[in-house]
Amino acid sequence: MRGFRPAVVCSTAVDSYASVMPVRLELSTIKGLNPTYRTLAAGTAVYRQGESCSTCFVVLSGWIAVTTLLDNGACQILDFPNPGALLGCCPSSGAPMDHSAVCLTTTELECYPQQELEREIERNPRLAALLYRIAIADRARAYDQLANIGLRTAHRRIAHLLVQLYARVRGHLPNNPGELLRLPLTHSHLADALGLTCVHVSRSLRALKDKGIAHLTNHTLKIFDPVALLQAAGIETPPAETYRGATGQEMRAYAAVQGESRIQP
Amino acid sequence: MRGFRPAVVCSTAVDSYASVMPVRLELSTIKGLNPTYRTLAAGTAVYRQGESCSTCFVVLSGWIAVTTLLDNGACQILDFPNPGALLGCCPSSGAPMDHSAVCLTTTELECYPQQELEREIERNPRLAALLYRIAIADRARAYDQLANIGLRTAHRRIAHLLVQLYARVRGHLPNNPGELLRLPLTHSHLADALGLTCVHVSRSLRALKDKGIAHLTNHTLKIFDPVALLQAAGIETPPAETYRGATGQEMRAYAAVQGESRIQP
DNA sequence: CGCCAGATTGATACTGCTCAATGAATGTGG
DNA sequence: CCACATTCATTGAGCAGTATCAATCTGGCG
Repeated sequence: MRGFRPAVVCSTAVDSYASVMPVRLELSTIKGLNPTYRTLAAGTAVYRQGESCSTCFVVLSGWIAVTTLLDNGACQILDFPNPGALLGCCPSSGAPMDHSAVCLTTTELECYPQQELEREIERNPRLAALLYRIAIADRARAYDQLANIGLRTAHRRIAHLLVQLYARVRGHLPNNPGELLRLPLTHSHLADALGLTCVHVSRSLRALKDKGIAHLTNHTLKIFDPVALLQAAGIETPPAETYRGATGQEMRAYAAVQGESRIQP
Repeated sequence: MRGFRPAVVCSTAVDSYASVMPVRLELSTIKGLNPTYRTLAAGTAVYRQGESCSTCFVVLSGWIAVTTLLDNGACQILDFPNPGALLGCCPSSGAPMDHSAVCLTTTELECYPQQELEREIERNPRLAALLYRIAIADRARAYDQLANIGLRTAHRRIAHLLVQLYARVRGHLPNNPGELLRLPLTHSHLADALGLTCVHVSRSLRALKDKGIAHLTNHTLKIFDPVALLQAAGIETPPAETYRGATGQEMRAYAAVQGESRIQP
């Protein structure tokens, strides 16, 4: 366990799923926008790192990977945006994108010219506020991934990703044994998302299977033992009802290691 | 090199610095907001994971770490927000924060009640658009970190982080030998940011020093050989002027490995 | 049927972690 | 001003977890 700090105890992991759940964007209900629609085949890019992108996309269906490439060709998958996600935004419009978006399956997209969207933002504060919330949610997922890769071992990373993908598609943590989930990802995709090699992903998945916890074949995830899977992911069983709200007692932050009092604004 | 994909070449790393540069938030120029000001000592938390936060903060000066803790107490530093950054936002207001913010030095903050800010967002679309851009920039930094941790070796990670911190403070990549930068971070902070142990950080820094590339002592980074440091970070020398704009030729995305054509919307 | 991408498995090497001890720097109280 | 505590940095030895390389297997598909 890297960076282990014995004095600190904290149990927010379960609830952190709240912050990782997708926010569904319904731009089509907003007047003044005239989206076009488009269906992309598996393997095509929605947009590419290094090229600028004058269109924003709302994912309607399908699986997409958001990726970056390094100079040496190594690839990191940054996110698997769910339906409802917004793609194609960059800090300054016109700048080359710092990441790519690639369809893993056939994908339906709603397309908005970026200019039109920006114009509408100025006019419609609710739209801007919504986009803001979406960006914050994206950030939360990125943070979650960061903690996953930075702190967990390979086995836990995989379990954690599987749990999260399940939760994001289904809207809740897995709890029924034998639950199935269609997951059109290869071992290499998982590896690229988790900073591992596909060989090691294969071994880790095999361990999960051998322990009777879960099995991923044929683009289908089967969860035999949800509790064990959550444990493997490093998540205590999640009595969501029992959640007591965080008191300063139970939840302490990095600060507790180094210093004191919380600001009372 | 994990996840190496021989067929793909791409050279956007340098330019990706653009997306990682801080966006400075100047809320104080907006009428209708009445900020209070506050100075926090090193070691205090601005807010804590698990607690809700009813205030947003703009960093005016000082160093801060944004962190998450896992159940086992392991800590991941998610970001070092620069002055001008916005802290204390979460997807749904009132929900417990999924991360903490901790002062590493004495820190000056501008404080806005969240309700007031939200009210003002509804009224002022430019504000909302600005917050949106800031959230996107936060996401870009998180993505960059993700690629750093997921794809690079320890030595490269450290070099990369040093370069990035330098660039974010100074506004440009290091280019003068002997350049100094005040960096009030311990080895443990670097380790927690990079998914390493402080022991290994120490060794990697020593290697940088022994090679005459850079040296971090006494909270001061001294860069002897900027070019070598960029190389160590996996960044080719950055003729920013020479940047040719990405053509489909030079910049190819993950898609290129799997499939074809880019969408032409 | 042959091809091909993906999955699996084994053997081996290496990166980075763990544990442990020591050193340096800083601060604290008497 | 000194003795002591505390935190941070450094170094060594040994080990665990992952990567790498290579070979084989599998299933889908033209």
